[in-house]
Amino acid sequence: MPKLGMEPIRRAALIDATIAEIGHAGSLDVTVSRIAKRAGVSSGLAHHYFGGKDDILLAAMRHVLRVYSEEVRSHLAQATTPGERLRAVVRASFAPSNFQPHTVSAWVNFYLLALSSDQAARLLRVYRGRLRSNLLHDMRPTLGDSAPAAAERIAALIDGLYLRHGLSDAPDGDAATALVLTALDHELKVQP
Amino acid sequence: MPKLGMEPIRRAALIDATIAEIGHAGSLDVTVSRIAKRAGVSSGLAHHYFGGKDDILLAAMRHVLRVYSEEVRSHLAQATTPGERLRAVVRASFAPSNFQPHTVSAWVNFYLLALSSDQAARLLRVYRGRLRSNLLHDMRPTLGDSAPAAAERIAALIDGLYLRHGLSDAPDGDAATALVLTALDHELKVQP
Amino acid sequence: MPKLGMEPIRRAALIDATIAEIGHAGSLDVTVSRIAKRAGVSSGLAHHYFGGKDDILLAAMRHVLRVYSEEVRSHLAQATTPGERLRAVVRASFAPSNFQPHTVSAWVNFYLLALSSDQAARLLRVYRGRLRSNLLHDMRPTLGDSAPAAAERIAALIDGLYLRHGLSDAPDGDAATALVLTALDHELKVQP
Amino acid sequence: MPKLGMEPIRRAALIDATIAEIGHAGSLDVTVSRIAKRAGVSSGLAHHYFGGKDDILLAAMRHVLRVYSEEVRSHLAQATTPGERLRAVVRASFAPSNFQPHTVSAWVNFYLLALSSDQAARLLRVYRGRLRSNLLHDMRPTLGDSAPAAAERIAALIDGLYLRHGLSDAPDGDAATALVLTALDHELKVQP
DNA sequence: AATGAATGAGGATTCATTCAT
DNA sequence: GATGAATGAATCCTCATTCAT
Repeated sequence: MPKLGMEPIRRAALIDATIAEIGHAGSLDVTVSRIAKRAGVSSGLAHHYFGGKDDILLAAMRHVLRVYSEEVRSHLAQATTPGERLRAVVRASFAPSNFQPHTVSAWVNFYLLALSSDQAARLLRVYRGRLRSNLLHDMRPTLGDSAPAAAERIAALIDGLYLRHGLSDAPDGDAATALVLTALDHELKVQP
Repeated sequence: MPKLGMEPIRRAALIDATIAEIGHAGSLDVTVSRIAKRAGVSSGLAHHYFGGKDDILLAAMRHVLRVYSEEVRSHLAQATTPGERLRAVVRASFAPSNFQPHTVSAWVNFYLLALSSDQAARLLRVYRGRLRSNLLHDMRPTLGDSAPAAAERIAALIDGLYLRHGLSDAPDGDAATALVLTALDHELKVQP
Repeated sequence: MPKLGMEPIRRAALIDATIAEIGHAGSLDVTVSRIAKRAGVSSGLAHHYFGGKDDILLAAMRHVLRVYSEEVRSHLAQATTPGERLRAVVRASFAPSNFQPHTVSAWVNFYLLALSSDQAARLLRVYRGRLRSNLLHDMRPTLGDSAPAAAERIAALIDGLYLRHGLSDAPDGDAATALVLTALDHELKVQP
Repeated sequence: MPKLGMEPIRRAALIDATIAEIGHAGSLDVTVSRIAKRAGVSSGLAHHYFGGKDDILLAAMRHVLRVYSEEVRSHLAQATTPGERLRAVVRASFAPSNFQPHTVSAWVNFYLLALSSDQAARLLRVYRGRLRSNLLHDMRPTLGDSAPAAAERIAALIDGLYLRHGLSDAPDGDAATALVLTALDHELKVQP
């Protein structure tokens, strides 16, 4: 029973299903059929809307990135000083909307996907660029030339915590946040 | 051209080929045939020696872990003070034997494999436990109760750098080492 | 050329093809591809509808059994006295619908399959139980306590004739029927 | 450690192992490797002695037939009258040496093999011919022209009991013998 | 819009067979 | 005589993708 205006609903359902399936499988070895079934549609429809499996995956990656960006933006909106802004970025990174097992699993898998997919690599570069520029922008005033290295450390620490904590059964966003905030303190206090 | 005592040679060749293929593909979507071909044998032989694809993958993971362990051990052998030991562990982590694109790619893929394979999860746990205990052992004297969190940060930073730098075309082990050593300084100097 | 409601048609075609292939090969060493090709579909479709080779085989066995059962039922419908009923069961066993080379070959192969497949064993048990109870029910009035042994003999004779005559190029159902009817006479006349 | 005069020992061991494996698997889907392993030799040796898998199978079939023949011969040696001879043949058919689960399973499988192997068909024909002529020879004096049909019935009954009883976990040769002897009585008493 | 039918390529795995030693 | 190394063909099965309806 085809209906009008179903497209955005179907796309969203399929993207959610994709992330859920990846989270469930722990890998990108996910079949279009399973994704479609979880979304409550036929596999044919998934192709109809997205074109192919790769496009579904990319769309899901884009979605994860968008949610993350929005989280960062909304956190940043309430920050005023550089220090607050930095902490906002960190907190956003481990906010519940991102730091759920399924999402993290999908996210890490997309990280790897970037090794074999140009489009995924491009998306990943955008994420990295944004995180880096966010950190850098607010570290430069305090740290000057040592800001890039410090930003790199914080960024890597965040990614590392995704890898280490995000993949566990019950990731603790607050604990992860605390770890990074402490590292941030170190970076900002211990100036060269 | 059957010869005697080929088993260890074949196994080593197949494991190397596995890592190379994973590195090349950037994922675990690697066929046994390709691995075998790269190792210069038939796919049947790969099964003969390992039993199945999963076993090949696990054997490769075990190999990566073993190489890493040996690198750490050999670095630790030349260290005396706790600080030297900590730096040794860090340096070992980014030593050329581990920090090659292929190896890092394989390593990160194994990290993910642990999400869907119990055996891989077990191996990963061993790695994590060892790294953690190495760091902890030499941080405790200086940091006391805040050692665990500090160790966690350093470990996550290392993993994050694997993810961020190791997957690039030409990973720079020295740069990564420098980043962690600085973080280590922060941790050790800025005591609570 | 996808159409709707093809499932029952495909299933039937695949089951027929399975029996024909088994008959042709004389063994269960039949590939799914050949079955599918004979049925005019791809091998993928065979899996799609049945799940796997074993399921195809079992479905074919079930089909053979069902055809047999229906033959017996339709023969029994026209019988009134115990003697007529017994003869009806015998005649049904060698009716053309069952006693065709392909079918008999498949049947005997299924007999053996029961040695290695629990599900096949279960199906076989049903067949045996039914044949036995049919014979027993109509022998008991005449033979009393010696009915079970007599029924066993008739049942074994039927199976033996399947083995001996059914596997020949041109099985003669009438001859086989005559042999069993004579044995039946012996059983019923020569009472203890 | 090659030794001299091992051939007959190896051949016998391999044939025994073949029958055991077929009995165990319940089908001819038995690998040469398993047969060889059970016989305590390498798979290469099995080929060396027999040429190929088919030859191993046929050798095993021949062996089963030979054992059966010898059993019949030895039973016949002690019989004098036609009736005794007939009973001797029946008893031989269910003697422990033939009527063991493994052997019966192999035997029935060989029966089927005859459908796809000319050589197996030839061997089977020999068995049938011998059984038939044994029965016929001693029935003709009593039954005259109806001897062939009677012999056919007894032979089919024997085969049917192989199929029905021989494949069960604990075949009861005595029970099977009793069933056939009773049928034999019927045949001989109830003359036309 | 949506489905289910259908395909076919690709991959893991098994195994008979061969051969150097 | 005997082994184990090695191959490659064969087979089951999965799955992305296409298409008529």
